[in-house]
Amino acid sequence: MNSPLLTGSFKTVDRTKVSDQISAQLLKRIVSGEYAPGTKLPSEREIAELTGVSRVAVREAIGSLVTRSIVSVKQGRGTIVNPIDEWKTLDPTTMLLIYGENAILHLMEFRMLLEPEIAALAAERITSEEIEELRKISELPEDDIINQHAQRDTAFHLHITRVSDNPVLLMVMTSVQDLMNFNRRQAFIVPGALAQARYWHRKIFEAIADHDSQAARQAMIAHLNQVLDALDIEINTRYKS
Amino acid sequence: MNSPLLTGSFKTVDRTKVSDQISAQLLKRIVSGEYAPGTKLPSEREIAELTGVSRVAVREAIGSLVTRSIVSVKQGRGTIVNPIDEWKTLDPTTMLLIYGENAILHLMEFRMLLEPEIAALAAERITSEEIEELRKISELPEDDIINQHAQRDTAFHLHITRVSDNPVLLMVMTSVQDLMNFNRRQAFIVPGALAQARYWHRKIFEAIADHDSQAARQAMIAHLNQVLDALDIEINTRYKS
DNA sequence: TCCTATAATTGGTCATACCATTAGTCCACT
DNA sequence: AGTGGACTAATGGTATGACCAATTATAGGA
Repeated sequence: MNSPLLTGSFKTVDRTKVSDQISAQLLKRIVSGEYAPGTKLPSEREIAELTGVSRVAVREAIGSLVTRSIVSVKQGRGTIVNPIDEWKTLDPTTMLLIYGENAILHLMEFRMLLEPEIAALAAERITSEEIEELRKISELPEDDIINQHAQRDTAFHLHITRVSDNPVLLMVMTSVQDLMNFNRRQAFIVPGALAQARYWHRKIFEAIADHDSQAARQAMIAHLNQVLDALDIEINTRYKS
Repeated sequence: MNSPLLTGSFKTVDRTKVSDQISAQLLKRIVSGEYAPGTKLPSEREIAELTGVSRVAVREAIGSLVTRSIVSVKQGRGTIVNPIDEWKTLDPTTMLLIYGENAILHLMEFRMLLEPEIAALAAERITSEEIEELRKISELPEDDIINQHAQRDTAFHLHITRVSDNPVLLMVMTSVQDLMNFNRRQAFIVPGALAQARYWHRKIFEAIADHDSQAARQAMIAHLNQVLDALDIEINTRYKS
């Protein structure tokens, strides 16, 4: 290989921030058990030397972990890893690192508990203007592409949450949808899943627009069950092949 | 005043990190509308000069906001404030800054939706060993102090969540409990609230130990309604005085 | 008028120095 | 033996100043 410029074997330049890379690496080692909860991380100066970056970058990396309650830092003492119970983060990378494939199943269970109630609340509280907005969002084009549909599905669920008029719900669901998106595309690959989603989105919208909270709840349950089925099929298929 | 050491007017030394102070100040200005969503923050160098701290401290402060999706940073362009919808944080300070007294009410509504279902799940899944652990935690001493009781209440609710065996639920509830603790103490000041909490904790425990998910759900609903009443009374009383 | 080369702005990283807190060590004094 | 205090080492917190990298603004030329 004498001339990479001619062979076409370009390499994508890594534009990720150094501190993010260090942060990810630390998190990985923490999850893997190399730095178990309760134990100390190496000192900032040490990590800097080991990774070949400046102490500033290391500090930024650790700072990100602190904000998510993954570690605690104390001057003069060091950095210690918190028990997973105390971690406060729903960010996809972390969840997938810890729970792998199960993260999605746990997440779906969570949605099954909460989203039907959100739909019911939305049915009670939606205003006439919001009904029109929701109508637009809930209409899924017949010829929708899978990628686009994933986006529309996110928007639909988030908008319902917005209508329910509770910022706590919205913040939680926003985080949750981020994690969902990691698998949403796959779920819709299953034949017929897209058509069914179309159907249930319309049902949910109609129930909410009618201020029929019970119907909204039921429709949401059915919709989520359908998504869950699609996910199951997808996961099983993947493991077979 | 010649000798502070003799007058007794000690001042608590401020051990807050500079970067945290800057972070808090920025957040305050953002929430107040001085830096509205969509607009740009001053440059790092500018903020450093305005606040009289080093650029390092400013960067750490902004980094904390980035981790919570409150702002987005891009090299060469600057730091822009994200729409509140996209913020991913349930940390008490932020929530109270944005929603004030309402934060607690929104939070209670959230709990009313989720916790009964968590209790039901716990009833289905609890193991014999976990029953014993939960029993210990659910026993509230007759002569419990309000402060201690607040802690026990947190522990009780979190332990039920732990038993439900879903990490997503646990992470969400952990974040939420932090916010609750800001008002838990006050809720238990209401006469009789403590005794009622004792009663319902026992009821909830018994239902879960019996694997009776429907009873667990109902008991949790009753318990949360009782807490809500206490909070209402507390808030009304405070506003009258 | 439009495009381009250049400069200015702004965040990203680094090296280094020094301050502040904590924990451990050792020793003198009781 | 034990108590207290001074000293030291380790570690995080802050500050400077410099330079790199991406973006935007600007001036100049076709």
